[in-house]
Amino acid sequence: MSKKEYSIALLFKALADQTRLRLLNLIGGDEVCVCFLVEVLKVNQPKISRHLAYLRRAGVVSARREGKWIHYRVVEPPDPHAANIFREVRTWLANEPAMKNDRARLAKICCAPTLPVPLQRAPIPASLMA
Amino acid sequence: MSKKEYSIALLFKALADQTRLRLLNLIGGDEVCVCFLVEVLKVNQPKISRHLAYLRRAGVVSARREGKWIHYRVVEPPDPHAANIFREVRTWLANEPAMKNDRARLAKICCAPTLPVPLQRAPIPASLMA
DNA sequence: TGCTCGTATTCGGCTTGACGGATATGACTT
DNA sequence: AAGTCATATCCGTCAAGCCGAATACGAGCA
Repeated sequence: MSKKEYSIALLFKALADQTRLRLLNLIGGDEVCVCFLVEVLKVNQPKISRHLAYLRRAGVVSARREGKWIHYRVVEPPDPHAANIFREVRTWLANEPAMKNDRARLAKICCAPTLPVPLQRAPIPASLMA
Repeated sequence: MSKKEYSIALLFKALADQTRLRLLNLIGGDEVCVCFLVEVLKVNQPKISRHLAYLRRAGVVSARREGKWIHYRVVEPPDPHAANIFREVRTWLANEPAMKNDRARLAKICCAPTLPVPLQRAPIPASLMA
């Protein structure tokens, strides 16, 4: 009934939102707990969760539960062309000043001597465990 | 008033539609008259025109008037990362069977001994002028 | 069992986008 | 000047997307 849509267009729909790009940039090559994403982006939690769900449905992130916390990581698309594009997008993001700033804030929050109150017992992303 | 949006997201919005991807694929490295796009994609003319306008506003195509006809061509984004992504998208499209089929239909229509009635005096894309 | 905490989903409103059909524009023709 | 042709834009409608607020879920803890 419904017209089949190219997977190409589906990928780009997933990438066509500022918040989702920020999330992909923050997660990066690591596995990051939702609570940090909420804290760093300073937007309300349902919004983060909805965009993560969108990315999940598009197949570009996956989630892993660990107790009460849920960790997300980026999944490279299986199609080689999609993977190329995806990598290029991520290096683009890596060089954007606003995105660098987001990552710096994540590092700062995780490595601070005292975590913000809501994150007191949250699991730190592996790559930031200096 | 409105929040500034990343140019990255804007590019992806332009690419996040099946009809627009088909148009980019058909135009390719050439300069193609709107009338052929309408004929090949077999969708009504206002729809084509609307999507071309969308692509124009996103800065990924440009238009040139020649008498009654208007020719479109693809414009590479100035940002190097955007340009890389854009090229990768186009080679991806170039390999998709459905997209190959579209291009084959364009070639067939242009090179046929007698053009379809609505295209009797239309200007053939340069690269197909065998 | 009930409570709390982290996360996901639902709800209702608003905005954007895609569509077909009708109409406008602008250039050539007669 | 009137007509025609190629293309663009407008109109009303409908679906999809984003949002904040409220609520549901699910795991650990009292």
